[in-house]
Amino acid sequence: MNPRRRTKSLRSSGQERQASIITAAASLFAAKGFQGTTTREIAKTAGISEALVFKHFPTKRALYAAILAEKASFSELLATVEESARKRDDMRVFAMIAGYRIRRATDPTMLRLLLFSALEGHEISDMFFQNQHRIFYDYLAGYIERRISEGAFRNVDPLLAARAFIGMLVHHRLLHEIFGVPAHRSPEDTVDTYVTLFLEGLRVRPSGAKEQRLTPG
Amino acid sequence: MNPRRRTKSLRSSGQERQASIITAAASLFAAKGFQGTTTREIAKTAGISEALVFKHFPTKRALYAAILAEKASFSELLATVEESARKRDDMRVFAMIAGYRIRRATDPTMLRLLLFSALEGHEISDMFFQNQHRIFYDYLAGYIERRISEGAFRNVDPLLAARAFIGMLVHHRLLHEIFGVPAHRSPEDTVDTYVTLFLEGLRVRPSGAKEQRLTPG
DNA sequence: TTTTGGTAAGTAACCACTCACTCACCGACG
DNA sequence: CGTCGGTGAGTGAGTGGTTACTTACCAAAA
Repeated sequence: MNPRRRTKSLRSSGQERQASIITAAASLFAAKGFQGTTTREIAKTAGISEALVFKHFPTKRALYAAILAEKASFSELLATVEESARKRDDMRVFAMIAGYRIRRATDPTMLRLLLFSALEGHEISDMFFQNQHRIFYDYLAGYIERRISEGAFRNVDPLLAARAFIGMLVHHRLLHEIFGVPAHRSPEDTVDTYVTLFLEGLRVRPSGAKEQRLTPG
Repeated sequence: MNPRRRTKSLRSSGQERQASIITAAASLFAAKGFQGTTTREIAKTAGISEALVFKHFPTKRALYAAILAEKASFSELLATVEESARKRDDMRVFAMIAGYRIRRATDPTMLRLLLFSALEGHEISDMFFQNQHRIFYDYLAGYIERRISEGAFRNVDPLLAARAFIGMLVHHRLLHEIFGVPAHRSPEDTVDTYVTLFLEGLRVRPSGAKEQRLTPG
């Protein structure tokens, strides 16, 4: 039933080509921005002629939009976090989010791509931000709000708190991936420091309880 | 004694022109990036011919470098903060820094300019970051380290803590100035939330203190 | 044969940058 | 006083090269 079941062919199917163009273009756009990347380079990187690029995407901008539309989703992360969230394991919830963004950092091209598109003011980036990131912020703010109403967290603005936490992580990646600042601590230490700092600032500590082992001596 | 003291002239002095070119170029570069801005636009914005731009700056890149070299310094902020730092008024130290970056936000062009130049990978941006921002991070980390050794703050990595705090602020500006997220709280509330969150996470709270319930019922 | 993947060779517009030139201003000199 | 020449501010009209995008055509599949 497969319309394209070719073991060895000189020509790729339309879908394969389209994917390879997107891959090539994504890395170039991430590295040099939309304006800084030429269609000739994209074609060369994808190993095809420039004309073929325009056979698949009517304009350079359409290609750019296709990239942003296809990439990234936090759904896997949210699904994993959800379990710890149900158990009210705050430490784990925030550590997982931090780890996701610091340790196994979703490939650096996405951050650059997102920043570039936001700076260059493409309409697509707004959509992208609305659909993907907003969901994430809202989820986190929702969790914080729940924990506040349960008496576990101090009474702060949940959305601001969520942004403060994500801010630490985004800034961390910004420094390393964009500004080239070298890491002076292991990813584990870094995650632990950020999460502890944030949770200590948020938690209502029952004073009778035993000292927590968040900060290894 | 002034060699150029004209009240009304059809021509500007070299320095005046140079400054007006820099002003025009800075706002365009900040809005559209280096690659996205043409020398013709710069000339038009400055109200002169394109050729004159090149009489003052040998290349477009040199003009860009001149802008980055001229702008920004945290020295005024550091001087103001220093007083509170000497008094060990933690709340005030961090509130001033936060206020500086959130309330009277140093004009939005600088953030965009800095991001653009870092993304586009100009050597100048590295220099700029090293000379200006690193000083700031180091100062803040130094203060935190001092407070740790005085027993006022928990024992965390001072540089990571400093970055965490700045991260909240940078991220906040990023959301508002780059991604266009509307503010849902007043600047004062926002500053207060961030500072409190951070300081609560850092402070060593005397164990016999107020909010304990040692004597229940 | 028809469809589909692929290209070489354009094209018009635009880019950073240059060149040859004019004009405003000022001080020196008759 | 006038006017004259030197100098720096300023420009219109290019230059060669590059860009996004087209056109006309070809060859491998189906």
